[in-house]
Amino acid sequence: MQQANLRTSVGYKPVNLENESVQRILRAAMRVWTRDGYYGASLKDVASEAGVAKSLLHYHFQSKEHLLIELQAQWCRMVARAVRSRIEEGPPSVAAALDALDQVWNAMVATRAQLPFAFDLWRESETNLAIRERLVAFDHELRALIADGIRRTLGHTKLALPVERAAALVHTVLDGFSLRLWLDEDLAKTRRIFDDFKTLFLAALVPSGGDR
Amino acid sequence: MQQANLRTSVGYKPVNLENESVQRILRAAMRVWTRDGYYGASLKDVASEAGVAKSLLHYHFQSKEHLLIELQAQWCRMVARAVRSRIEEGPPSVAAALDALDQVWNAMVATRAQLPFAFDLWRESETNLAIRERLVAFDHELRALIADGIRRTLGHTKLALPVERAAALVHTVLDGFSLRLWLDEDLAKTRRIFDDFKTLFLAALVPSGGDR
DNA sequence: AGTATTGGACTGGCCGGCCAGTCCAAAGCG
DNA sequence: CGCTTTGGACTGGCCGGCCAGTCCAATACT
Repeated sequence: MQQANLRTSVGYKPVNLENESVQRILRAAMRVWTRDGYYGASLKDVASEAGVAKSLLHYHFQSKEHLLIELQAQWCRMVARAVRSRIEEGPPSVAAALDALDQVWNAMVATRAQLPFAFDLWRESETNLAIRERLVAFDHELRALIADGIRRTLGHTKLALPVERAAALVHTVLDGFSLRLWLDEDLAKTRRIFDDFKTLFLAALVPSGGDR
Repeated sequence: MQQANLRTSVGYKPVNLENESVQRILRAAMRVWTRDGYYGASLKDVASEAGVAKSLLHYHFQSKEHLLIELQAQWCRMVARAVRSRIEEGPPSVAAALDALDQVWNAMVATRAQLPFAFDLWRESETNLAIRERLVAFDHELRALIADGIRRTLGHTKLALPVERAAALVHTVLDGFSLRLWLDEDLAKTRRIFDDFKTLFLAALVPSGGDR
């Protein structure tokens, strides 16, 4: 599986990620921008949330945009780690696939509060090449993770679709659920739809019914 | 099928939608905000795109927010009309369902350029109650449209899922494809995933294979 | 030891610029 | 005449960015 390039500030003045203030600023920015959006919250808001002078932001980060880029790198790492850790090893089976999907669901629910931030990120990526490239790489990494999960749990059986195409479909569907997790306040209802998806999808993908 | 309340400016000073300048302003706002986002584009930008004095915006619309609300109403009407017109009558069958899905796909592709605007709208709805209510109503209308399409094309057969739950699932998956239509530049690739979805979904939903 | 120097971390305050919104006088126009 | 439109001046406020300067611990020098 490829490891996407999520390195930090390549070509820019480095940011000292060990510095405690830097971490506080990053955490504060995540909170504030998650709540009010990248455009809706000013650097002043971020600074006061971090309990720090606004000037310090510019001391550590070249600009608001660079702060966003650093934060994006950290966010991608976190989400990728969360998803990866949920795709566990185990005896391949349809049950394992169901379980893996549930785990990914849990990861999505756990990070659902940050979804608005993710969408701002994609929005920004339309005009910001640095953001764009990283997000595309991250997207590929996620898809590879999904393909990996399918291969591990169902790779031994005959599937109605090649693994890559199945992964692409799952990826797209998961995007849809991300959206609904953001838009709908009723988590239980969305969860029920997700269960329907699991059932229908696996029934269609593994025609034989697997090795149950 | 319920008709969502998409009336305009309830409780506010009315906006003369017949006025030609108003329409030009609305169209310009759609173009500009689609391109640069609601926050990224100023009223000055909208005015110059419309070839109109900035004061005229304030003459016809109370504020930037009210312009957004009017635009949202128009956008919801348009999308709903586009989708509704694609769910055609005809002899119910699996083939008809496939065709209806294709039609919805076409509507989504046709309006894909406006998806960023739609996301800004949802983003704004987090803090703007007027926007929020209309979007929720619109969401319900869309889901009802989907349920209607399923009922019309497949209602006569035994389905693996109740119509409402199937509609909810389709709705969610379509959201996912909307996202991918926005994020991916490669339309053909996304289209292939959509075809896979159609096949797998209908195979699982209509176990008997329908009345083919 | 005592002093000088360095350099990173941090701050408060300021600036130019943009923006939404207001107001108005004047002009077009049916 | 009333409705529409223009263009410009103006305001109050916020924002990103910049800068001069403080603090302090570590280091170097005598």
